Amino acid sequence: MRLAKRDRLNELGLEAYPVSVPITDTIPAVRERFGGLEADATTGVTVGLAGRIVHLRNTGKLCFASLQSGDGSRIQAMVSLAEVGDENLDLWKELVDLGDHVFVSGEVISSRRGELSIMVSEWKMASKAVLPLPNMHNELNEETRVRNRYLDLIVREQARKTVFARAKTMASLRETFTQLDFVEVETPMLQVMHGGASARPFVTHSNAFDMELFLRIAPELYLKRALVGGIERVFEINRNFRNEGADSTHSPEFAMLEAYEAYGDYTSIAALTQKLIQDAALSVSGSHVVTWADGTDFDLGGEWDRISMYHSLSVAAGVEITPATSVADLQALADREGVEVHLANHGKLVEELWEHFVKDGLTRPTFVMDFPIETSPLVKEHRSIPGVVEKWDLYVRGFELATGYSELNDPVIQRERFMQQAAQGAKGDVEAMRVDEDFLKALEHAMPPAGGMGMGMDRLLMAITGLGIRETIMFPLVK
RNA sequence: GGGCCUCUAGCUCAGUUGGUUAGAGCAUCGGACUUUUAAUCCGAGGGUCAAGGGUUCGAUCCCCUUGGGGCCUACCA
Repeated sequence: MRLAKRDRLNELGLEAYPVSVPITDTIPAVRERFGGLEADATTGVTVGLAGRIVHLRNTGKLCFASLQSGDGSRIQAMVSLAEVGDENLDLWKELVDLGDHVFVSGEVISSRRGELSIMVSEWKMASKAVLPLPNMHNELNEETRVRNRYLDLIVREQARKTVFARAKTMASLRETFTQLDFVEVETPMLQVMHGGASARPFVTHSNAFDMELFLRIAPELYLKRALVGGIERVFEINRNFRNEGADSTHSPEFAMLEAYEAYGDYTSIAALTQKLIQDAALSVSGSHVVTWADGTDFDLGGEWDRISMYHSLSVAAGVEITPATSVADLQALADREGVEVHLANHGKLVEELWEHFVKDGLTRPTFVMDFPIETSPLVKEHRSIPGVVEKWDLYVRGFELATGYSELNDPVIQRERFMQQAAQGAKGDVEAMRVDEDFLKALEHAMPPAGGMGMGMDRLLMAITGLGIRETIMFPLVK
């Protein structure tokens, strides 16, 4: 029947979907300018505004409507018989529904109850909604929200805030990088060989080349090629794809930031990461203390803690664990704790045990330093501690937010590491890396020493907003 | 992948211990109302109770299969 109203508008020559309407102002601008108006005041100022109708109260000779603009701000329109006349008032009551975009022009006033309003002298349909708005007084359930995000955005303040927080975060990251002379690049998403992380890829097929292609799991190996080529401060913010499970902290496609700094190392890149995140927090909330959706304040400020993986594990487990601890001893401990490790080696056992004992306690931002060598095939060995690599993971809210390396640039060692990975792959590890000859060739041309880091953008938003990953992604994958 | 729960009107939800016309609020339609704020008042319409199959005199309700969703668990960021 709303379709009938669309037709009726067109019949009357009123246009249900005009190309444009003559707005002179925006709702937030008018609110800003006249926000302090006393009740029952007039201004003598005429404006033309458009917005979506989110409340409608049609009474006899004076009708009220709340118009909402894209930022969620609202203003009331009053359509009175005295101002618009019989015919126009009747058309308003006949043809305007909740959810429509309408244009109104008239004087800015405040109602007797003090509500900032437009006393309409002229109105026009801006765009007719033929489907009804959902109930504004109950939260949409999660499935409806995710499947119809546009409705969620109209109805729920937090959904809008999240979109804007994300945009501000992205802009802030780019600004910080620009200040520090980093260059943004875009590297391939469709790759002949996937690499740069341990994950199962999505596989696709090129008709033109009749070959298997992979959606990238990480941009790392291309950004390192850029380093070889002399792009010495380089970053990329783009999507990665991993063919793995989805839950509150994992999505099959997710936005990733990677940055590389020639002549830096994992310490300098940790400092950079802290600055990037703190600047983003400042941009979103005006302070290093952010407020999560549930109302808790979370402090991202100050110098973040740095703990050693082996030391923190030893303390929590109550036994000394070092890079020299045998697989048998680690396995015994894992068995005792009920920690199952698939295709166990020293590195995997240490990481799993660390997650079991330490991870959940890390709410405050914490750099976990110095990882076992087996699980980190792209990282340089520690300058002074044998059996360990110069890698940190940044934990916030109990999840891994970012990771940073002193990047491995010795092509001979890199080849050995790839060979070890290939051996793991042969044993059935579906996430093991492949030997990437083209990348090795680039390394043989000498990559400068560098620090590098990768950070999940969706997770950064989770840290800033306190939400789950499906809320930080506007349109997450749904079946 | 495994386990548990769930799917009822446009939206959010009740409900039916298996029984004939399945309810509420908001939304919709008709009527009244010139200061309303989830306006109010009077009246009305709206459902393949996720889909398919089974048990039964009778299924929205019980059982099975399939699909969607959620939570926990495993793997990964």
